[in-house]
Amino acid sequence: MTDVAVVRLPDETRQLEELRRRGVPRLALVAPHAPPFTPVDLLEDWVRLPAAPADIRARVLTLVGRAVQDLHRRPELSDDRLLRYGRWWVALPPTDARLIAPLVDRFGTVVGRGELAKAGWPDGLPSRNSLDVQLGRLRRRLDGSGLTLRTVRSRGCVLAPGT
Amino acid sequence: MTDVAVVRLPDETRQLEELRRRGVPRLALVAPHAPPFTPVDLLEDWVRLPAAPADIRARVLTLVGRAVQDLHRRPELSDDRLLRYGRWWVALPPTDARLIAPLVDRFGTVVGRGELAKAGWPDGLPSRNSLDVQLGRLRRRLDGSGLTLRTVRSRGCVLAPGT
DNA sequence: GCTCCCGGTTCACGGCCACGAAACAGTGGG
DNA sequence: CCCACTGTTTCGTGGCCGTGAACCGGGAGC
Repeated sequence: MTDVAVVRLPDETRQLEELRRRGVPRLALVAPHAPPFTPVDLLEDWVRLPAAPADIRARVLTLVGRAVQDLHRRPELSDDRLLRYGRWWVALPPTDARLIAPLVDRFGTVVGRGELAKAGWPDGLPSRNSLDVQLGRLRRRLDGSGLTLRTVRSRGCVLAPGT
Repeated sequence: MTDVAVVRLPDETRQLEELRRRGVPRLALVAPHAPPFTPVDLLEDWVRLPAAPADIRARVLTLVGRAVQDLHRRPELSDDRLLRYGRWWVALPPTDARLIAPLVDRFGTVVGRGELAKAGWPDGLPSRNSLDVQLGRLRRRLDGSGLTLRTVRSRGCVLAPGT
């Protein structure tokens, strides 16, 4: 699991540098009279002491969120039809798995309906509407995953991060 | 120049939402007894009151830094009508996509109305004000993107960073 | 000053069509 | 048998786009 390091400044400046070097998400607790802090990257935040535990926790959670977002780079589909995205996963039925394969493959870009149909039903679409229906079901299976299946009208679909 | 909005919470929650919608960098000053805050994006930060002016200034500067980094991005339009700008994106309908192409192409400079009409409707404008109407719709689709479509009276339009 | 027009913006309406949801039936595997 | 999966139909909805009209600020001209 993702963890956030907490350091006290200016006492633990050396540790802070080490954490930066290793790319660990980190929160600096800055002493009352020390000068304000300037984060060097997005995995770094700070808070002025004294601070309420709840405030510190909130900032830690924000950093965790950013770090997790980083981890959530691309979904992947294993050959046993498990779709994983970060810590989330589902087992997909055969059709959905075939259907989503090209979308995972070209994550973030548009895949045409024709190609989707070809992928989902290698030997011909059973009916005019079945692609839409199946896409709807797939969409529902992605609920809560952090992935969205969006349609680009008259072009196709995009699988992208977002709710 | 880039500016950071400062709002007080929980009093100015409505203003905060407006700023979020417009993609303006914003710092929330959270009242002593209010619950901790959770930023929704990277152009948002917060600080617990009471806070030293120097601390507030430091956070504002951090936000300015992030916003400025954002400024030298360029939007790009893929041939499947996905318009991307940083990590933001939309799927544009056909007319809007044709219309915005020259604007993306000459990002930050004026494109004449004639040329826009030509781009959007290769075989003749359908009606007197359809260009304006379509520009209006396009403008709305860019809401929250960090891009603005500005008109330069009697000259044309500019697509530029900003709200 | 006043008016009028020009360039631009916004609204509401309606037609078209792509897409989406619900509901139901058939099928096959555990 | 039961349940998940899939095919099929029907119907609704919402996006896209053209159109007309109202509106609005700023000049140009009187």
